[in-house]
Order: sequence, then C-alpha cells, then structure tokens
Amino acid sequence: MAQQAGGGAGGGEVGEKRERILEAAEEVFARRGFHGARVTDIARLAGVADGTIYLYFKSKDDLLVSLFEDRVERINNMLRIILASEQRAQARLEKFINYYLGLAVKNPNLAEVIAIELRSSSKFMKEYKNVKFIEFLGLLAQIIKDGQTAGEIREDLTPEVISRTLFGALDELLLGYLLSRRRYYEATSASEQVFNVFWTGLENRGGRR
Amino acid sequence: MAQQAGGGAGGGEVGEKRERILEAAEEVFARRGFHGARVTDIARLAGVADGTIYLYFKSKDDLLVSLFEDRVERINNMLRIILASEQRAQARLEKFINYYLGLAVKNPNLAEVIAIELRSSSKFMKEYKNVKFIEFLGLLAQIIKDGQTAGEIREDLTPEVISRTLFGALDELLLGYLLSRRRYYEATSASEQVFNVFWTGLENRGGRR
Amino acid sequence: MAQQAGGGAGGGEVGEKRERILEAAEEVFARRGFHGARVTDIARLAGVADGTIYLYFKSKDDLLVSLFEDRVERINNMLRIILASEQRAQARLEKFINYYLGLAVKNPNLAEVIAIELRSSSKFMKEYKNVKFIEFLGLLAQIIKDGQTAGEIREDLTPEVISRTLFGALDELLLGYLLSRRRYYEATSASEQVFNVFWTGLENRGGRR
Amino acid sequence: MAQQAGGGAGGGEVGEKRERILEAAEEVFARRGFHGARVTDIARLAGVADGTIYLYFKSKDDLLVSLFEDRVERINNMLRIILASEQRAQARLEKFINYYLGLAVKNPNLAEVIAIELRSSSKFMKEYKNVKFIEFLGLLAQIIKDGQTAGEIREDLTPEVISRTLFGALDELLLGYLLSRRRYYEATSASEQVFNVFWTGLENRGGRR
DNA sequence: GATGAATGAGCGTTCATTCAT
DNA sequence: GATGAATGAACGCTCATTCAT
Repeated sequence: MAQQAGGGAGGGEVGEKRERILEAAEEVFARRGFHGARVTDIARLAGVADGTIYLYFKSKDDLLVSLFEDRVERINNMLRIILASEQRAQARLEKFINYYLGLAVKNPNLAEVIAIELRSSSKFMKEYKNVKFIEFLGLLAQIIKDGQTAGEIREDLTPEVISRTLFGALDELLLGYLLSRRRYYEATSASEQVFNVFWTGLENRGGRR
Repeated sequence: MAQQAGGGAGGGEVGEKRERILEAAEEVFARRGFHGARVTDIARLAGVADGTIYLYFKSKDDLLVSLFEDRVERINNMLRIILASEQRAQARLEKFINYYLGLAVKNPNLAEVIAIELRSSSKFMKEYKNVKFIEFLGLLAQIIKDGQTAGEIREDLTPEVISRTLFGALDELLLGYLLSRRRYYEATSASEQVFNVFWTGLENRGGRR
Repeated sequence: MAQQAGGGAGGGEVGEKRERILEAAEEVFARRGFHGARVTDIARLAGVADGTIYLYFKSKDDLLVSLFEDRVERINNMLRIILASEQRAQARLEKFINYYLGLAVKNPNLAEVIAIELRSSSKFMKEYKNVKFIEFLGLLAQIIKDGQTAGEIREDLTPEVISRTLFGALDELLLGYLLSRRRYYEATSASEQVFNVFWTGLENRGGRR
Repeated sequence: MAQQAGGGAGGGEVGEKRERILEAAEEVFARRGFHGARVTDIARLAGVADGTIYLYFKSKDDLLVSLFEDRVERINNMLRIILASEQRAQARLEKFINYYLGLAVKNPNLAEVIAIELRSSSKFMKEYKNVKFIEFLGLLAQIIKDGQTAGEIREDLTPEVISRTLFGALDELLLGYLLSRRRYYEATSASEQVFNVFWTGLENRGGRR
C-alpha cells in the first residue's frame, strides 16, 4: 500500500507481503544463520508485525522451508529455460555451472542460505522432504542421462552419483567464495576449471558419434 | 593417544575425561545437530557433571571447534601416513577419496558432524579459523601440486580450486550417503566413479613423462 | 426475546446474530473452557467474522458475562413458571432440584459452563456483579422463606445459607455427572436422594415450636 | 542458607525450595487465578529464578497439580487424625464439616485455590487424575458407610452421592465466604446449620439401635 | 578437580482486539 | 453493519553458563 513503490497500474499486491517476508528472511538467515535469526528481526526488516509472519507461515521452520521451496523453484525455472536453449550436454553443463556459481554474485544472500542452511535442514527438520531441491538435482542428472543417450557422455557413470558429485563441488566453491573474500578461484575463473575437469572426465572419448 | 600422559600414581588417565567428553559430543552433535544438542546431554553421555565440561572447554562453541580440531587432526595424521606410502598423484588421489568416503562407514558420527556442522561453524562462530581443516585442504592441494610438478597433472589447474572442488564433491556424497540410507553410490561404487571422473579430468594427457 | 426488535423492513432478524454468537460461545466455552476458547473459534462456529463479535460484545469477558446473564435469566424465567405452579415449599424444592439437575441432560453445554466457569468469573472478572445469578439464588432462598412463613420449614435456618448450601450440592452433582460419565447417582436417582435428605433436614417436624 | 530462618539444628532444608515455590504458587494462584498467574510472579515471590521452578515442576500445569496433591494430602492426613478420634458418624461428620469450613479462616489462599481452580483442572488439564482429591471424597464416603454399618445412618442413601452432595455444599459455602466479605452465614454459624440439616437428613430415625 | 543446583536472558508463538475497506 | 488481515503485547519455557561446596 503506502509501501508499494511500484508505480503504474495500481493493483497487484497479492502475495506482496508474503514475498516481503521471504526477502527479509533471506537476508536475515544469510546474515545470522537460521538459529541466530530472530523472527522479530525478520518481521522488522519486512516491515510487518511479528504476528503477521504467522499468517503466512506456520512456524520459523516453515519459513525456512518455504524460502527454500520458493527460491529453488525459481532457480529450477530459470535453469529449465537456460537448458532448453542448448541441445548438447557439454553446453548445458557449462551453462548449469556458470549459472549456479553466478548466484554468488547475483544473489549472495540466497547463495549463502542454500550453501549453509540447506544441509542441516534436511536432517533436522522433521519429515521435511525438499521436493524442489530433488527436482534441482534431477535437472542435473537429466543432463547426464541425455548426454549418455546422445553418446556424448560415458555410459559407465551413474547420473545420480555424478549429479551429486557435481553439485557438491559447485556448492563448496560457492561457499568458499562467500566465506572468504579471497576470490581464490576467480583468477583463472574457477567455473572454467571445474567445467573443464568435469567435462573431460565425463566425455565419451573414442566413442562412436 | 599422544595426549595420554600415563603418569605415575593412581589412575593415570589424564586427558581421558576430555576425550570422553569429545566422544560424547561427537555422538550428540551427530544425532541432534549442534543447536539441538544440549550440554547436559553431552555431560550425561560422557558420565561427567555439566560443569566439568567447562573445565575442559570454554563454551559449547569451543567444544565443537575442539572436536573439529581434534578429529580433523587425526584424519590429517592418518592421511599423511596413507599418502606417504604412495609416490604418484594418481594413487594418492585414489587413496584420499577412498579414505574420506570410508569415514561414512568407519565413523558415521564424525562424518555427519563434519558434513553438516562444519559449514555453519566457519561462518557463525566468531573469529574461528579452522586451522586443521585448512591443513586438510592443504593436503589435498599438495597432492595436486606434487602431481603437477611431476607432470602427472595438468598445469593449467589451480590446486586450491581443485582441492575445494574435490572436497565438495566428496563431502556431498558423504552427506547423501548419511542422510538417505539409499546407498545409491555403492552399487557401481561411487568412489570409483568419482576417482575415475576426476582423474580423467586432471590427468596430463600427452604431456612429457 | 425481550431484545427481539422485530422491526419493519427486511429480515426482521435483529438480535439473531447476537444469539448465534451466544450459542457458539456456549458450545466452545463448554468444550475448551473460557481460557482455552478462541474468539476466532466462536466466530467461525457462529458463522460470522471475528470483528463482528465486537459489534455485539465489548470483549471476550463481556461475552462470557452476557452468556451467563442471558442463560441464567432464561433459567430464572423457567423456574418462576415452574415454582408458580406449586404452593408448598416441599413440592417447589423438589421441582427446583429436578429442574437444575435436569440441565445436565437437557443442556449439557450450558450446564458445563455454569458449573465450571461461573465460579472463576465472579472472582476474576473485574467488578462483575452477576445480577441474574444472585436472582437465581434469590429464588431458592425465597422458597425457603415462604416455607418458613408457612410453617413448613424450620425457623432456625438462614435462607441465604441454606440456598447456598443446596446450590453447591446440586452444582457439584451436576459437575460430577458431566465430568465422569459414570452416572453414579442415576441408579437410585441422585436427585431423589438429595431432595429427600434436604427435605428431611429442613422440614419443620412437630409443628411450629 | 541466608534465607533459612529456622534456628536451632542447622540442617533440614531438603525440599525447602520446593515448598517455598508451592507456597508462592498458592498465594499467586489465589490472588490472580491459575491463568492470570505468571510464572515469573511465583518465582519472584518464592525468591527463586524463573528457571528454578522448572527444576521442581515440569510445567505451570504441573505446579498447580502438585499444589493440589500436596495440600489435599495434608488435608487428608489431618482429617484422618481428626476422624480417628471419633467413633460415631454424627461426631465425625460434624468435625469434618467444621474442619473443611475452617479452612476459609486458617488457610484462605488454599481454600480459594481449591474452591475455584480445582473444578476446571479436572476437565481441562489433559489426563489429570486427581488421586488425592478422590481420596478426600473417599474419606467422606467412608464416614457415611461406617455410619450405615453402625445403624446410625439410613441405609437407602448412596455414600458416593451423599459425599459429593455434602462436599459441594461445603465448597460453595467456602467460596461464598471467600468472595463476599459479607459473612452472611457466620451469625447463626453456617457450619452448625449445615451439619444440622444434613445430619437430620441422614439420620436413621426409628431404626433399630 | 568435580559437582549440579541455580540462574535469567532470550525467543517463538498465540490470540484478543482494532480498523481500513 | 460486516469483514478479516494485521497487530504487538505478553508469557511459558529452555538451556548455556556459573559458582558455592
């Protein structure tokens, strides 16, 4: 309302408050970690009362989970668009890597929450099944599978293992970047190296084609 | 072990209580996570009074940090022995990977604490510089460097980037193993695949030698 | 009833919403107690918005008080009719007892609210003077007084004490019935026993003395 | 310690803190009711920290329940002594009534908590079975039973019904006394009247004997 | 050194009430 | 009149840490 900056058309603030809360949570979780974050801080940053948060989310836990779901879904959607523009596994993999590591710059708060809080969440939040994240890994695995079908990628590799492996590698690089301001991997561009090493490892050399 | 003083009179169990506390912490942290773990639980499991923990550790934070230091040091020592028995980067890398992933079976509690808590600790524990962990990464980087010197590994890769990358990959596999009891990577042996992909990616093909 | 305005145009259901709210409150208070009851629940059950309740009642406290006033007034009106049909204290007392204990069956929700919440209300609701309830006790006291005047009941008893005593006895029986589904007093008909004991105790034996 | 007023022998403060908390709870519950009472107030009045209460009681609910158990047990013990000194039901009943109503003077806080909070507790505190209170009612029922066996009391009355009835009567009188400072029943001594009415009602007239 | 009872700051969550529409 | 989203004060409870013994 008064806070609505968006000019033009007037309406369209449906879910606007929910999104403001998610944005505030993203920032506060990034800054202090899930446990260090106080609901009050998130509320204040979102410009709402504490109680308002509970109109949109069941609990602080649910807020974190919803943040994951929402953001990872966005990432998945973006990735689907990006991947759709390429046919070959090689190019897809490169784009995937660049996009994921690019989060560190484009959305450091989100990157931090994912790299740090996602891990514990799966274990310590009772019965939480991170559907969107499984989808995310599935996208990566699909690249591998398609590449195998197309003869680009070695057949002797398990897509699920490789996607986990690659995700872990990327996530750790992301984290390393975020934590130490030493951009130790920017010089030769870490993402180039990672892509290069992985692709060389995955590539079906001497195969038919 | 090295801390065992053994001394003259009576018990000769200096440091024994400290170790009992660390072992209890390892288990409780693994089971409930750092934040979910209560000092009281650790004390009870260690068979000491709550206050006793504070005779050996400054705080709960310090207990976690000390656990990391202690365990990662052990891992480093073990790795040094293992790596010393091999000359070639290829064999060393293979052993490193096998050893690290083997933790999931040999010491699941520790593996869990490392895979889950190590991440947040570096960010949220005030001024904590995880020396032993840096050493651990250094061991891995050293394998790469030595391999490059020996002409086994491509020169165009930054050892720090590659060691991070590999560590991330391994850590994620470890975590995936620990969380889902689907040993999705045991079938074709995930560690074999990881080693294979990485080595193929790192290997200096057509170099001198 | 008296509040029914009935007026000219439209529905003619003035006060209908108020009554719906009271009925909902009766049920929710009975089920969860005054403190356990949420205004929201009452609103939902009444089929109105939360805010609507505050158009008819000043506060949740006022809602409880109004419920008492309304229901106890109804009871009083009913009792007046019943008592008017009898001349003798003995018969009146018997009808009073039967009517009051009969609430457990005819209107268990109301019975529960009266037996449980009425007690605390008088003490903890600031400056609440339960006029209707005092009237209710007055009806009982009047039976005694009339009986004394008529020589049916011993002169040495204080009507106010006896009415309190009898009310307490009945209320406790009501409560016992409502809480335990053991109808321990239905067998020989508790109400018969109570009437019998009390009447024997009150009766003016051997003439005026 | 410093707070230990008790002179002489030095030791003996076992459970002293628990008892201090119970006493504070008794007073605060009496003054503000269970729901209006804040744990902090009880702690302050008891001279302990908030957390200390939770070393002795599981929750605020448990504190109320424990208070009931403790106090009603005391009452039961006292009653057993009193009743043991009399053989006849008549005298026992009289003493019972006098003792119970005497609580209003000797221990008004306790009387208030019992008269007001005991009622709701049985219904709204999940799975609370008030053993001591059942015992209390049992004592009263036993007087009736014994009286029937001895031929003092009419055989056609159900002890459980009568004991409930009598208890309700007494409790209501207690409450009336506590709430209104009008001692409307002190003039002719309410307890005398109650005893008189009940005894006349219960007495086995014209029976053998 | 070892104990464990005591501490009390801190926080997630609830819910009666308000008020712009 | 009716709505129901928003508010924010209030509070029970936890648990890392201390310290007298």
